[in-house]
Amino acid sequence: MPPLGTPVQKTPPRWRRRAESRPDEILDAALAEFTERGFDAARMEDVAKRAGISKAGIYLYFPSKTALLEALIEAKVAPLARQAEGIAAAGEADPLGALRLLATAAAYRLSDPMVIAVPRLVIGISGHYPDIAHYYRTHVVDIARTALERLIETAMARTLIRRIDPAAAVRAFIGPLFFEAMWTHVLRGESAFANPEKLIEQHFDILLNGLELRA
Amino acid sequence: MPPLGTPVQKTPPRWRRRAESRPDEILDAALAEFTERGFDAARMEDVAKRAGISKAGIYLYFPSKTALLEALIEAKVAPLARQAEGIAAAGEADPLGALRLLATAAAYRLSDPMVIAVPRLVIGISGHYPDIAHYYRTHVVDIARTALERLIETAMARTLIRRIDPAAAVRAFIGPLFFEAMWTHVLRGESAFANPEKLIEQHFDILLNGLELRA
DNA sequence: TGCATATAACTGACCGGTCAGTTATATTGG
DNA sequence: CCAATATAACTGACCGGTCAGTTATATGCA
Repeated sequence: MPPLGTPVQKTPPRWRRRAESRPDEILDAALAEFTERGFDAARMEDVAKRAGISKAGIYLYFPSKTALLEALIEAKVAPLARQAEGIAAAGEADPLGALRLLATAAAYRLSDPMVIAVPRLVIGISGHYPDIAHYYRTHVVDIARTALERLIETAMARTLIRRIDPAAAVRAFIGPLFFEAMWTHVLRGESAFANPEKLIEQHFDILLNGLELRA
Repeated sequence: MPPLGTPVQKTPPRWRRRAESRPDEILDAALAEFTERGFDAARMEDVAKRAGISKAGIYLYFPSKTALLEALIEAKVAPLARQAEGIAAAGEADPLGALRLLATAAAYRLSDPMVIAVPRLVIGISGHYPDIAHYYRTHVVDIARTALERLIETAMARTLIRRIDPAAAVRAFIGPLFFEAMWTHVLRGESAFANPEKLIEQHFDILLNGLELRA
């Protein structure tokens, strides 16, 4: 014990209680690790280290590795689907404008490796974690797809676009962007996302006018 | 020991030498296991069991688990890319017809779970096996994409379609089909592949004419 | 034709290493 | 003081890959 008057050696605490901020930090770390190594290959130990916590600490907040992935979907991409829903709902007055806004937002999201990482993970593990695939479908894809479909139907009803199968229109709308995202992030091809405005312009040019020569 | 005259019980051999057929059988088993469980989660033991051989036996034909995946790409999807190349080359006389033929062939391929399984695997592991992703890109995607692009450029040169960025046209051509394949096989949505002819018809209607109202 | 020999094909048992999840213990801070 | 928060150490199970030894078949030879 130091004598009175001796300045107390202020060793900072080895750790702090930060129950509020931990979950988010863990999620960020998990996303980074899962992205770099893939879900199965990622190690909880590394997620923990990256989050500045011990492995057991993770289990204070998440019951399992798969729960971490579900939370990741909820935190990182489900909000985007709901945002798309919002854009669609607000765009009933100008469906074509809303569609273009939606595509632009999507292009920016899809160009972000941290966002595209999640669907990539889901694709990878859908075979042996069907629950995760189902969760992703109901919490993300179905929501976005429905909003988009409604918007397209509104545009048709107003005779802003031709009458065609809405599902086919959805494919034509989102498919090319999705494909480009996979090309960019999985195969590391030269990305058209480098210039999102141009990408969207080209996309809508084909989507609305088609490839055929006009008279 | 059986008395003389007793027919010798011909116990069938515990295994047979079948060096020619083994590799294919192993590949089929690997594809099935990888598809069901995912690449990382699949066990070589199970692949072996499914192929009717011992685990060590696999290593007589393939040096590693990843080599198995590469061989799978070469055997199951690279031929399809080369077939696409063939269709494209033979279709210089009628580019639009060739394009439609290509799309139809693609639709049938993509509807087959055993074919789509391979790109799905590649997407899943591209993060931590970049070599595999690169192999897939150079042996499959680049080949198909180049063939497709050339065909589109030919069509443009003959003024069969408008002049637009060929890369954008490729996205519009393949994206919707790719997206539908993922929707079908990963998320188990109701599949438009159930009726390939209708799918292609809708696809080309939008691709060639666009969504806009014609005058 | 049939026995001896060679070797390609195959297997069972094992090893080194990994990792998700648990437990016993320590620290923090109200 | 004690409940919430955190950790270090541990466990049990799993799995890719290896290897010494076994079995099926081809070949040589009388």
